[in-house]
Amino acid sequence: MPRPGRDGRYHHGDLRAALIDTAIEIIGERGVRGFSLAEASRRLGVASSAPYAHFADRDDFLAAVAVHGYAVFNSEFLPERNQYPAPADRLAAIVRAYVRFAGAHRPLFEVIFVAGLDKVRHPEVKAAEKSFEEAYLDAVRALSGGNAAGSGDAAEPCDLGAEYADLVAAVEAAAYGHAMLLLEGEYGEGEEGIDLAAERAARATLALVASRDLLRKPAP
Amino acid sequence: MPRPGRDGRYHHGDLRAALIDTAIEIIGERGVRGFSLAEASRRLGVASSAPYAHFADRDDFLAAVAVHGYAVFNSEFLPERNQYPAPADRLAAIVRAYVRFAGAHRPLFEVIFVAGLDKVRHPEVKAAEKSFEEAYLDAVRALSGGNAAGSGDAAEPCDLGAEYADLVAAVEAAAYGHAMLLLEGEYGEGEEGIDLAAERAARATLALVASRDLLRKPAP
DNA sequence: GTCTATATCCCGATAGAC
DNA sequence: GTCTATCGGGATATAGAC
Repeated sequence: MPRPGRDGRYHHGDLRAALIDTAIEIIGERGVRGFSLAEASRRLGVASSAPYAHFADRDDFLAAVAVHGYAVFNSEFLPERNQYPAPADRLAAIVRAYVRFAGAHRPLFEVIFVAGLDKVRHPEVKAAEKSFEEAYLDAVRALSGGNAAGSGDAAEPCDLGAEYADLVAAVEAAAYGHAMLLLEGEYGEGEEGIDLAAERAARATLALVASRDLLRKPAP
Repeated sequence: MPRPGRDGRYHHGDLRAALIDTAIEIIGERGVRGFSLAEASRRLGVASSAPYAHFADRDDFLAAVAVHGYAVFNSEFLPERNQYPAPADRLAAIVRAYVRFAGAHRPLFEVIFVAGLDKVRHPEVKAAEKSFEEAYLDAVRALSGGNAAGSGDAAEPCDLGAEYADLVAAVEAAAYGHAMLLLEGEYGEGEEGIDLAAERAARATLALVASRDLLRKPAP
């Protein structure tokens, strides 16, 4: 909503926020690939160079959209830790939330998980995904039964002792795969498609946990 | 390899094929997103409009690359049907081949499975993927034990009677997910990463088959 | 600090000459 | 089948108005 100043020029109270909203709109219509800062500027009635006052370049802008997306996911989708006492159920719930988020906020999911942003060049994104990653790894860790969260300040957060690396990879792949099939239209457009994909992903997670012995690499 | 004619102009014996080779090169360096017909032309020493004599537009060209990719996959990766008598093993082998292909021919995989080509507008791609799709569905069908391939001309190839829809979706998601994690660099760059991702995908497939009762949607 | 104006470069695509 | 010429559009960068 551009607002003509008294001299006839347009000004925004918050061009930065307006750009993010408009980007979500455009990406919903054309996908990330089809998004351009120029068109967002056009829709907002500002010069195509205006965004560069707020963002270094297109990727820098998409990184800001990604941070916004993580805020939505963490606050509205990620389940509370104590809501699912059983680790396997918690893990399945996280996966379900992940796929639901993909369906309900397709543009944000695309930016975060499909656009292929360079997280090294955009540490803000890395920081924004932290609580999601921690909830996920915590649930996997809890599956071991013994070593719950906070078992010393030993290893890096990603190092679950390699005994769970196979399960982590399988669950990650299942979640990502179901979300992508949903976005590619294999579940139609409606709400039911989202629910079905999310339920399938959750059940696949439980199936992988149940048969996790089969995931272990046999000794060579 | 452009070849100057006697009048000083450049001509190709087969610009079409040369463009595909060069595209694979460029996509390997910059991804599909970063590929342009203009740069391919530049590398081949021809005018930037030359490709349009062979292809209607950029997507039409990428469709040709996709068809080439399917030819490689079907002839060099897809396992023979009689090589794995057990349906579950055959299914796992197909998934392993899929992920191996993603790692060994990353540019082709990207074009086929990531670029998001409109298969309706490019029927050639749909035709090229046929033998892959049939091998996959045949393996799933064989899992039922009874109704092997060719159980009458009843339903469409995709309709496995809904009792296997959940398993099909889970295996598809697992294969796609592992391949994408591989391409995103989570397995490093070397040959070992490809093998690890492919083995994990194959084992995840076996795990999903083993626990396939858990995938069934419970009656509401 | 926010926006405009402007200029350059690259890409996609078309038309017409050879 | 390939070239030249050309057009529109998007990304990027700088200078300057308020």
